[in-house]
Amino acid sequence: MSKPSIPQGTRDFSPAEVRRRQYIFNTLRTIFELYGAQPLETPSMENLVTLTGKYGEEGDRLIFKILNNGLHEKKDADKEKLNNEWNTLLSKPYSTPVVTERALRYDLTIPFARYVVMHQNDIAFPFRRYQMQPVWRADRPQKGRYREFWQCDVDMVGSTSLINEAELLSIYQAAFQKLKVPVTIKINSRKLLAALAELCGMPDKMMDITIAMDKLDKIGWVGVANELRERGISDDGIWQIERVINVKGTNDEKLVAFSDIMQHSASGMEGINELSKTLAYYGSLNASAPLMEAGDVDNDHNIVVDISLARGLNYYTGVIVEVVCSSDAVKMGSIGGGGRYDDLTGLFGLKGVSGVGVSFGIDRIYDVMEELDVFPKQLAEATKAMLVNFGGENETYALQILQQLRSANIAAEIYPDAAKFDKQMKYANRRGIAYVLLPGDEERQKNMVSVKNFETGEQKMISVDEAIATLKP
RNA sequence: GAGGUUGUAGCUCAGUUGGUUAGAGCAUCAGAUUGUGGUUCUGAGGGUCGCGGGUUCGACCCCCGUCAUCCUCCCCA
Repeated sequence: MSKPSIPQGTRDFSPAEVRRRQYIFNTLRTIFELYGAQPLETPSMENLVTLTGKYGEEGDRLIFKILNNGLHEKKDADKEKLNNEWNTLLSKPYSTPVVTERALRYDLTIPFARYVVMHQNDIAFPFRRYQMQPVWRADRPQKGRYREFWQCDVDMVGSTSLINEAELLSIYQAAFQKLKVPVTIKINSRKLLAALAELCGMPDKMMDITIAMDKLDKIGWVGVANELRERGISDDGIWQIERVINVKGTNDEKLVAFSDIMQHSASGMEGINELSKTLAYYGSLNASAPLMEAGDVDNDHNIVVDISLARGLNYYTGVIVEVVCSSDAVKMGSIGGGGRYDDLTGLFGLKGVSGVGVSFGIDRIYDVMEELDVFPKQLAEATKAMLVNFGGENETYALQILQQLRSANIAAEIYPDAAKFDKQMKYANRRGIAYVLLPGDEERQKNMVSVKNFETGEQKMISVDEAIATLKP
């Protein structure tokens, strides 16, 4: 007998976990719809050529490829080709259409871009869509990192207005307020990072600079400076970067200081303009205080301009954002992020469609909510009542009551076997069912039922109608 | 791609410098109790000690290999 197992980096979700995850999905869906976004779903697999080259060299290696079916019945020419390429296949992270032409979805953004290009004639632009589906990465799993995980994305394409950026910030605020997770939203612009590279006299080193700066939280300024040096940044450049990182104060004060430092950079001034406009739009959107419910998190002053924010993916061109949990009790990386990409659909031949989008890392949000203990308590068990099965005529009587309960919209079930009484009771207890109904000989003859409240232990014999009234939500 | 951790019952884990029949709790089943659960008590079933090789009179324990696992770095969500 081999022990059952599941593939590395995948998980089962128990009934209780699924309920909590669906609570997150439902909360996000409600907010997305409230902001006018439309649902979209794309296939689990894409053609491999759609995905390769879109996520950088590292990303390409992490794409889960699907072996072609029917290799044994290929034409002789293809078989010969495969034989010739065999050594290459064994020595490099490389594959050919003969071996694999499909791959599992790596994220939701590229499939969305593919969708927009394929359906450009059917879409009314500007187009806002949200998408909540699993994605797969052939990564080495570790804490908070899986090979199969879910993403929730909202994107708005076909408009360059910074209102879109402000709307997305607002969606983040609304979502995390509803989920009762305190967050800090970091905001930056790729244009400021480009300007910073210019300032160092090394415009082509922007990626190196941003990768190093992104680690500021983790390794501190000394670590970042070392990495910058290793990546070939001059001492003068490092000094310039330090000067910018050391700018403190409110968002407005930071932007004023940046415009002083970057006044000779067109890209820098553009970036500053983007950020200040986005923040102004956001301010107008949220001018009147949003409705707060008891226990909601006050995320009022939590949007922070942070020039060290980089974001890994290289397709971002404008404003970029990242969300981290601001509670000291929780150690977790980013739980969401996104930004503006000017030419995503250009990859598939459709030029001039600008987009901006954000993603919710729901697996991490789940872990954070678990740690903060902010899930609603009543998510535990849906079944409200269980009918004990006494067999024979009583079983028939029980089935009749069961139907009446369900017609009254009360989630109910019957123990399917006329098993020993204490076994049935133990089962109801383990399931956490609130009420147990006892339709036995006496009850049936009187056309009544005994209702036992499993929390208090209290029990009384009443009519079925009274029972329904008691149990009704 | 680099480094480390741990593999013993369905689950979580003990297991003496290497010693003869490998244990506990939980779970399951049965009974105390044929209409009363959550807290009791009694009993039962359940193990190729990850796999392969080596050292030894003797290996769950030591050595080598291998597979799996989790964690750290890289990168990311």
